[in-house]
Amino acid sequence: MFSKSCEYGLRAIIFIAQQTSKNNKVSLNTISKEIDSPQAFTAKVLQQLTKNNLVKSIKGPYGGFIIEEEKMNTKLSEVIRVLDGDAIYTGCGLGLKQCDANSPCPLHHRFVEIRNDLRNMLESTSLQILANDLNGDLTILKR
Amino acid sequence: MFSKSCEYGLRAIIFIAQQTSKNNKVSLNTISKEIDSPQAFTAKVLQQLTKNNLVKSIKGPYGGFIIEEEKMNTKLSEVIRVLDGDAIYTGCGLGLKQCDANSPCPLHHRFVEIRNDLRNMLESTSLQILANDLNGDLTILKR
DNA sequence: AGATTAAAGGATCTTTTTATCCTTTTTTAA
DNA sequence: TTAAAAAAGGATAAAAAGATCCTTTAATCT
Repeated sequence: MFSKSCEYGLRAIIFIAQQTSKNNKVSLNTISKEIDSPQAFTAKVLQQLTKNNLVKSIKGPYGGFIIEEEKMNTKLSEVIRVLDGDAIYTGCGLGLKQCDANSPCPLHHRFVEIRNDLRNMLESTSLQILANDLNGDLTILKR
Repeated sequence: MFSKSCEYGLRAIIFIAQQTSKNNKVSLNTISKEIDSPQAFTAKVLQQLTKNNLVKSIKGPYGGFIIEEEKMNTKLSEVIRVLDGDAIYTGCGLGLKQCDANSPCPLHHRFVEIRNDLRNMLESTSLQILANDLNGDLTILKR
């Protein structure tokens, strides 16, 4: 479904969101341990999230990553768009370059329906919400 | 969503199904032209489908591929399972090795719902149905 | 100022996926 | 019974994704 980059990125940003909600700043080292991901690779992913302004990075001792207040409202759809592009929202299930209601692939109509559900779900799920679930021990990020 | 192998495989098998429904046998050459896919690569994919008995191959002059009567009822879910495995039905959206209702990742509950819809759709869509749509010019396999 | 800490960035390596090429096997028809 | 056609199979190549290593930059504390 999602690339490894995207999986790590989602886990990382959700973890940072949770920690931010508890007023903690977290280092790459901590992140990769807590979400069980390869550290150097996760660093690259975090760089992308930083460049795209979804997380804020702080260099030097006592540095790390946080999410700024207003960015806690970021939707998963946005994180995924940054890391995997929007093929998942727009691409044809059978890989046709052009495929739409006018000239649909055999799966098109069945597909758009499910994809819309997916998109709606991702567009209505914010980091804030997921951080709360995590804080309430309703979910886990590891294993 | 699906691998290239799977995309080509789905397009190919749907095309073969359509041709079979019109009593035509089709060669690899024709298939790769009609679905616009790399021929040698498509050959490998067709070999997998043949080994798994979803299509029947016939060697020699006037050879090619057909789908046997009873296999026209094959569901897309089965084709995908053969080519991509069942990660798409069972894997965790965030890539956790273990993720279920007991210890769910932050996306788990939202995800299973959509994935069930996807699975239901794929399990209820047969080659026969798609071949009919194609015959009625309701859909296309190229472009 | 100097030492230390942590992220950023560049280069490189590994694995997997995608793709091609060439030989072998099977079948058909002249 | 030989030539041709078409799928099967093996080997290899190219591209993309995943992962690691090392150097540079920025910030902090003593």
